[in-house]
Amino acid sequence: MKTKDFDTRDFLQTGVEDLLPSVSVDCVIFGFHEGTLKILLNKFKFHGTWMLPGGFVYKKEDVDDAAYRILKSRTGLDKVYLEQFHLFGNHNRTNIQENEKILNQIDMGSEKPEHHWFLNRFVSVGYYAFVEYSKVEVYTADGEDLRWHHIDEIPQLYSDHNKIIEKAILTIRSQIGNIPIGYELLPEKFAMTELRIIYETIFNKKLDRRNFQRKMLSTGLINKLDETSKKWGIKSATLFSFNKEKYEHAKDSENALFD
Amino acid sequence: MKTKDFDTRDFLQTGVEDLLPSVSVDCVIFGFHEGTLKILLNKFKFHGTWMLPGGFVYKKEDVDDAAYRILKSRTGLDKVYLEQFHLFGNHNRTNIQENEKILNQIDMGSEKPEHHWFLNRFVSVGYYAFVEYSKVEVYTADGEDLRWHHIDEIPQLYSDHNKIIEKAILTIRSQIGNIPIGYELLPEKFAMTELRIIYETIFNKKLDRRNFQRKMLSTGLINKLDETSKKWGIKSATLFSFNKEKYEHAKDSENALFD
DNA sequence: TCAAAAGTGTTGGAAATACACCCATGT
DNA sequence: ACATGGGTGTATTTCCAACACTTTTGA
Repeated sequence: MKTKDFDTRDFLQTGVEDLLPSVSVDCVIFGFHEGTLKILLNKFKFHGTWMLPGGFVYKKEDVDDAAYRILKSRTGLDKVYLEQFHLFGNHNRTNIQENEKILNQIDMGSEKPEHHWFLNRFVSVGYYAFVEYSKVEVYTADGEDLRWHHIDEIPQLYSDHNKIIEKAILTIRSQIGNIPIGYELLPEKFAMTELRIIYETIFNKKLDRRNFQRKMLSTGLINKLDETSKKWGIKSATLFSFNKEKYEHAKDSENALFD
Repeated sequence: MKTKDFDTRDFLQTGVEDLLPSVSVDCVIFGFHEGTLKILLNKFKFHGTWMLPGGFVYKKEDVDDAAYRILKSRTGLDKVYLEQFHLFGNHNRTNIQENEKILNQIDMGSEKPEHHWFLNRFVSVGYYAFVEYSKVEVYTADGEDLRWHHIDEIPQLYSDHNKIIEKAILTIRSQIGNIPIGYELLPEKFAMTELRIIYETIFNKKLDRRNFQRKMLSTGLINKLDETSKKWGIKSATLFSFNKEKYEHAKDSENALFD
């Protein structure tokens, strides 16, 4: 399922000559589990600060492709829903001291840390991704931790990564009508409450469950199943599924899917 | 009014050591004149291809600030409405041959063209801007032309600049409710038809003038004036103005201004 | 037995849409 | 006189928000 091909030391020893200078990529990866939205964060053991899974761009690589590659290297997942949402370009957003600390804690061999490319300024291209929670294998390995964090309990992160998450949520909120967030985050079969919780989390407010259900069903993209589940809540709830064909077709049109 | 501090030779001879590598900025600058939307383009005399006004980012400069600086250097305008909308990061978007041609047509002194920074790959941060048409002084100067182009008559542009314009319009269209496009593009006093034409151009379809007016007035952000003008159309038309105070206040809220 | 979650409506008002008629003006 | 664009109003429909009652089931 998961292909872990990420290694901290490799990462920081990558020859600068292969990388596009000044440009980095950070991913806000959303998952849904047990009724809450979660964000995937990683942490270098020797550093201790959680951060967004990110990386750099090869000179002969599209930035979008770099984002897919980074996502795959951390989650093992291919073909996830991934969307660029903002460039973070403040000149003082990279905390040089913080990066220096990281470098000093790794044996970099012959390289002189004081001129390492990692100490230069980077702009960061922000991407948000929706992945199926259960397919991501979290781990505590050699140099790195990878963990889901509840969206309301994100710790203080490296650099401006808290702001990047904030901006991602604002962007998703303002474009929710064109973003297949439920389709990408939920399993094949789901209860309407699960879908509603996703929206409530993004908007940070309660939604009327009856009006919400009516609106969702009125799109015609969701099928009611002859099945119920007691997994969530007290009473057993009807399950629904997305009509994949209609969904794929609607995605290509200019019309909003939901709002 | 206008401060022309842009010079092609200076531009391409800027020391690479002062610039952030790999990152450029391109601006889609909109203006409204005589009932049509226009986009400001520039052209290097020795090159012959129109392009979006763009530039690079200094190492100690925020990307947003670079965009403001570039806009001011071309239009002389300060404090315009400027918004980042997308990063263009395909690895083959920079046409190296085209750039080589440009370099060869300038006397670059002692620098060796084959290793000039201008021949490297750049990602480009796209910004759109709304400016008051009449305040921009177009010119045909030493090495450069600066001209307004009708939005439906944009020529084949340098690199992927046609696609950048296309993406800018799609972005504006999808976020029109939160973009004060009329406020920024129209003069103090304007006819409702002028405002409507802006929306019709962005949406590329006719809107019902009566319903449009009702909707715009229902926001409470537009005042009807006791004045008419025959400038547009056959019959003299009522003039309107934006209620600046309410507008500034509404901008800060999360609610949509128009849609 | 009662609180919590789910199933199933109704209803009033707001907003969007479609459309009609008259007026002023330049050709 | 008529085509063009502007001013004003109405009818219809669609959408959205607010709200009520019942059922199931775990604690």
